[in-house]
Amino acid sequence: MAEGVPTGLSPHDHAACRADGLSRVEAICEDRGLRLTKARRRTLEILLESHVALGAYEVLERLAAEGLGAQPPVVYRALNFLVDNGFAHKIEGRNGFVACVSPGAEHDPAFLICRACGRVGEATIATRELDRSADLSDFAVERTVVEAEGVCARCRKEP
Amino acid sequence: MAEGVPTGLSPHDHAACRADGLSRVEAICEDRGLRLTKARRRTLEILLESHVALGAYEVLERLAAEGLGAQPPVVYRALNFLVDNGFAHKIEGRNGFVACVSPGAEHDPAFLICRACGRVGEATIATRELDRSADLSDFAVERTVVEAEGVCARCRKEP
DNA sequence: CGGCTAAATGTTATATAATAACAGTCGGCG
DNA sequence: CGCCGACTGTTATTATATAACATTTAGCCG
Repeated sequence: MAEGVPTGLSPHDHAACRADGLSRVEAICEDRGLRLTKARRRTLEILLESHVALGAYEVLERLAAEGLGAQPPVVYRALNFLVDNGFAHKIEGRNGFVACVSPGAEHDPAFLICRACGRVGEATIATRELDRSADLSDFAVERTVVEAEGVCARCRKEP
Repeated sequence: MAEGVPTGLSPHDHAACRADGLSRVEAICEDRGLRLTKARRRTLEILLESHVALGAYEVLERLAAEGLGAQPPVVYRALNFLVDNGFAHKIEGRNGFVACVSPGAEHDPAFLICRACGRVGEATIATRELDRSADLSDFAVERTVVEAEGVCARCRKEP
């Protein structure tokens, strides 16, 4: 992925996108000795089905319908596992979650969030101005949240 | 404020900072015909007391103690008024609120959030890389959320 | 294999954050 | 004064997230 180019909003072969996302995560888990259990895998698959940010309770409904646990902690554990290991991201501005488009790679993600269709594009960008602000006040950054909310190209064309 | 230089984390005359914040907002409300009612003014004052991001319910407790309404809608209305008019900001990563350090001026704020002391520095920065990503996919940005969580200089010196 | 241990899951309950809906009140203006 | 729109009061509910503890499972080691 070229730096700065967002993935997820543009037309693409989504079946391949999903399959690829899953197999990458499987490989990484194998590598690192992480256990991609049934609930975790299924949660990831649900997120991979679209680039729309899903709320934890939306995911939970899906899991519950399949008999994979009906209580909030089930889905929050799975989501936290995915987020902690870089397989998914939390969209703070929406209290939602999306699968990562380049799982495993350390990156500071930035998101383009369409308020019309809910889809989220993910880009890996440098945050030079933010880094500079942090340097200026001797602040040690551990995590960044960079999100832009607006309207995607498709929704502007077909309102 | 020089662009990119964060305000709020560095030592400063906070009494002046508070007074200034309040009088600027008063002036802007006068200008624009906005009503800075008792609950709104008091909410702003509470936020101005520190650069710590406060939860809505923390503000509510303070308001309730002073007899200014004990129910959530009271504080959410006041906070929404302040945020909508650029007098305060929501810190998405914390579900908290801070007073704006340059109220009234249109700006894309960026925040440095100390996870140790909770204080929040605010800077006005350009988001060139993010803008470029948006341009690349013909995405119309309406609002940006830029936050960095970490540890401020003071907390790193005095752990 | 058998049993120990750590990790993961199941479950109940509760904390925290935010809004819907509607009735009542206040303030400016004709 | 009396109307109207903005603001406030209040009840109830929805949405998001976690605490705490019991139980089960998977992997390891003897």
